[in-house]
Amino acid sequence: MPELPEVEAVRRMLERATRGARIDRVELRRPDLRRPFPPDFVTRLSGHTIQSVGRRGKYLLVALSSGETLLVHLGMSGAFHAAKPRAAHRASSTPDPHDHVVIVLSSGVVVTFNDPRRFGLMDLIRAGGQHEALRAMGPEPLDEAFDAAVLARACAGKRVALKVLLLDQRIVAGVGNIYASEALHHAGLSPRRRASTIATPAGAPREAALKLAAGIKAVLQKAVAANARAYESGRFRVYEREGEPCPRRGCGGTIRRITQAGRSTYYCPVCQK
DNA sequence: ATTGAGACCTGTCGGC
DNA sequence: TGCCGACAGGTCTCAA
Repeated sequence: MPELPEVEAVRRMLERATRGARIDRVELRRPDLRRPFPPDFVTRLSGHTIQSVGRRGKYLLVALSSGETLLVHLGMSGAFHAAKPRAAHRASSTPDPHDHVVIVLSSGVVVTFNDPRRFGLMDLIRAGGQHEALRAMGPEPLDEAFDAAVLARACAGKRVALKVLLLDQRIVAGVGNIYASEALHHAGLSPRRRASTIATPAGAPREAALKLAAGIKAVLQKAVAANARAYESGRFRVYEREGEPCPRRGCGGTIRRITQAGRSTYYCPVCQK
């Protein structure tokens, strides 16, 4: 469940399920995900209380009473489940081979991290420390600090296609393959257009930068408000809608799929310029 | 400095 | 039925 709205939905669920509880037991069922778990991972989690669950881009940040922070990335297929199992249920269910981490809390809640593809990541950040993965990360798209001026400055002089640019987490945090296509459709901008064309050479925003910043905010805001349920129900405007009519009123175009930087892009060639 | 291709890993789906 | 390739919401690294 990987883009900003999905990660935010996981954050809310985890915060509700775990906040204030102590970590009583941690079970690692394999030594690594995308990378090995850090040394003493289990020891550094055990016995500490979960104070809050935050998010930065697509990363979850679990603040512990020890002062350390558990950093989690869901990759492509990572998911958390939190439940208070009945003993009988626990004993009878066959273990899922992709349940890689099981955390038992003092409240009786059991948090399970499941990740078939293992592109996920878990690491620990020392008290007062900064994690390498977050160092160069761009602004949060839903913060006020992110606007057309910031976006235009980041685009000035860049020859990359807008769609590819939006996937760069240093430009803006949390946008992935689905919402990049959705935001560009909302903005009426072609995914193939060079990033530099939405800014003046000096880096000031042109009209297109205003539309794109607004498009990013609009599609993410809407998905966050819907608790990211769009993916299951396929309620996207262009994503995975190749061959269907463009949803823009009066457009009449047909959604196309192209490949950019090895990933699928969906757009309407008629209304996205 | 950018940009593209390939790698990482498993599951699913459509075509033959 | 099974086999095969294409594809999937994300990064990384390496080479041109």
